[in-house]
Amino acid sequence: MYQDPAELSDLDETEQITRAAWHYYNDGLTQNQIADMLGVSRIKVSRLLEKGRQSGLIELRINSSYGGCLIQQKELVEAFGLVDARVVPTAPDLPAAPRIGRAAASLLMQKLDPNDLLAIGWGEATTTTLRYMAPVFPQSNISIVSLTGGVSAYIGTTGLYGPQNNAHLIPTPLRVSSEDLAEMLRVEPYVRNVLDMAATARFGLIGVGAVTSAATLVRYGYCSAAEIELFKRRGAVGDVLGYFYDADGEILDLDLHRHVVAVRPDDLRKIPNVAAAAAGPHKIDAILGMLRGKLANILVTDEDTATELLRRHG
Amino acid sequence: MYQDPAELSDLDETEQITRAAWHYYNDGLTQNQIADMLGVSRIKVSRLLEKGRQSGLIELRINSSYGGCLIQQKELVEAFGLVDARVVPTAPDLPAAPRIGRAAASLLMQKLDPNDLLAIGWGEATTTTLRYMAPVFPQSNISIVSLTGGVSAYIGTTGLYGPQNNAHLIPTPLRVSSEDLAEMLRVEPYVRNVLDMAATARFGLIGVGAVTSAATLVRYGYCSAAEIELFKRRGAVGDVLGYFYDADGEILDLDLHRHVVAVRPDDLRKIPNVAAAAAGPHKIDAILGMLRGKLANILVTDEDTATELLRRHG
DNA sequence: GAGTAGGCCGATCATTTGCTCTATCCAAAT
DNA sequence: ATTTGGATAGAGCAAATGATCGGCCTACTC
Repeated sequence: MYQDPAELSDLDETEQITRAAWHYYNDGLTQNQIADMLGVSRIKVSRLLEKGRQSGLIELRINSSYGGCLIQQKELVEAFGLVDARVVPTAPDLPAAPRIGRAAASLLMQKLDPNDLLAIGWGEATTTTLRYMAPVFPQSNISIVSLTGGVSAYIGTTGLYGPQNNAHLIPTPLRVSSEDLAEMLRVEPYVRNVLDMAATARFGLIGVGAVTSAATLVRYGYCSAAEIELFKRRGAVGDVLGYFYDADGEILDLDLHRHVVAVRPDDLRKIPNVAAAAAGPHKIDAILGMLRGKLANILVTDEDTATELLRRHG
Repeated sequence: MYQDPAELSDLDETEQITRAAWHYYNDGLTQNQIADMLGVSRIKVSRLLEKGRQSGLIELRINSSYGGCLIQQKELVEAFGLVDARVVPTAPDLPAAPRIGRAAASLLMQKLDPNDLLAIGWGEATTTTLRYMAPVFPQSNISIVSLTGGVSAYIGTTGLYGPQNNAHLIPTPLRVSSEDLAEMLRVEPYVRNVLDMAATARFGLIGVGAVTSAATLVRYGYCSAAEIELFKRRGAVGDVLGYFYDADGEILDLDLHRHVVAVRPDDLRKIPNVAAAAAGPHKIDAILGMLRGKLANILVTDEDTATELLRRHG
């Protein structure tokens, strides 16, 4: 039985959220009843639950075939020789990134063991995935390591602060102005070290970029719209970690690639489980190329995208 | 050959539940919006969600340390040399069995791999655990095997029907009237076969019986209240699979044990992961003895019980 | 030391949700 | 063909929930 309610309200917030979530979702109690048990106001319970859902502490898991009920998952695995796949139902009016981010987070949390190392790349879906996973890292002692430079900029916003989470980031921009500088940075001991570490991770998480002037790469100022146009003419259909490839997944020979500080595609392929999170009609070509180039072997996407991928491939 | 319509509509419903659950819990849509998307009535969505939660298809997982936030889990693991532990918050007015059943189901679903074999014992908590896991079995192709006779009687009520779920049950009562008959049954090829299979499972799930005249063993008519009284005088504090043990976990030398058709304690200990689900003040002694006798190495219990176990042990 | 910004808390109220009761439909037995 | 039982869907309603707002406290700034 619960002791003095006052004492309980002093407890860690995570603890409170956990208790509230248990009583709410597993016991089916009302927020009022929980409020009484925990010695807080009803509205507080409502907010605790909201926070738990937002932060990813409370996760919904669907226990059906392969963990999501859509047949397409199996089809994707078979068609592209993947290790696993997740397909979320399409909801036309909702932004795709947070939705597949959640699915990717769920998949990774299921697969990662304590003390594992997770290598992360670039992109919106990657960022949201990390946000949902953030509360789990410190507790299961999972470390993350970046696959590219330029990650530090946005990682701060995801709730992964400082070294207590064992985050090893490459402390360079994603792209630098000269080939020489890029090479100097790559052989700089600390950078070298992180790059090597990334290549030895057991799990990776990457986004897939489309070749559009609206791409995240452009929005963040790493590429100009003119360059994108040029790459497109050279046959580029998408990029992974800043490396552009054609429809067959062959990495193009671009100047840009010599200016990038990131794990090379060949090393990325050495990571045994690489999950790519991407969805949307404008990414179809990019995803197809990525899959053909075997840059990832786990795909997290949405229903419409999966349908289209299978149609094009078949 | 044509499809089984029941199976088809089942799949259909699973799909609907999955979609509804995604939109509801992950996308934060209202039931009305989901109803419009799926083309069903709002109330139908409400019922789909309810069904999903009830059946265990929708699981709310709490992602904090070890999957439940209580420090006691770690303390239990350390104090008793366990592999893992789950502690659920106590709710004085709610029956304990379904609550720890849910937690045990969550734990097992996390640990079991596809094609695994799960050996199950006796008891209320075991039953509810199985009910929550039922929808997962066919899809991840997990087989179950019983550790004792007398299981068939109640297994039918949990939704695990027939052989399509790879359920291998010992087709005998738990207890028979003579030593000879018990021995004959044990060496009967099919029974022998199931007993051997159970002993080779990678995971086990058992309940822990208290030595009370209100015990499940008595309620189901396997023991008389008088026998219980006798066992108690002989030093019994609890039972596992129908075998009674004393406070140190030593199996007693009772006539009853020679009349029981069940995997023997020594073989139970050979299963690398045995989860025991039990809670309540009247079970403290039984659980303590069970832990000391190393009959299980994973414990699922509630907060009050954990506190008391640690206090008594420390 | 005063001001101010920001976050936390609680009250009110519209919305959402699920419970209950009734009507309907399908299926099986006669 | 009819009846009957059980399951399923829908309407109305009470309860539960969460969004919005104003107040309070804290902490930081000047």
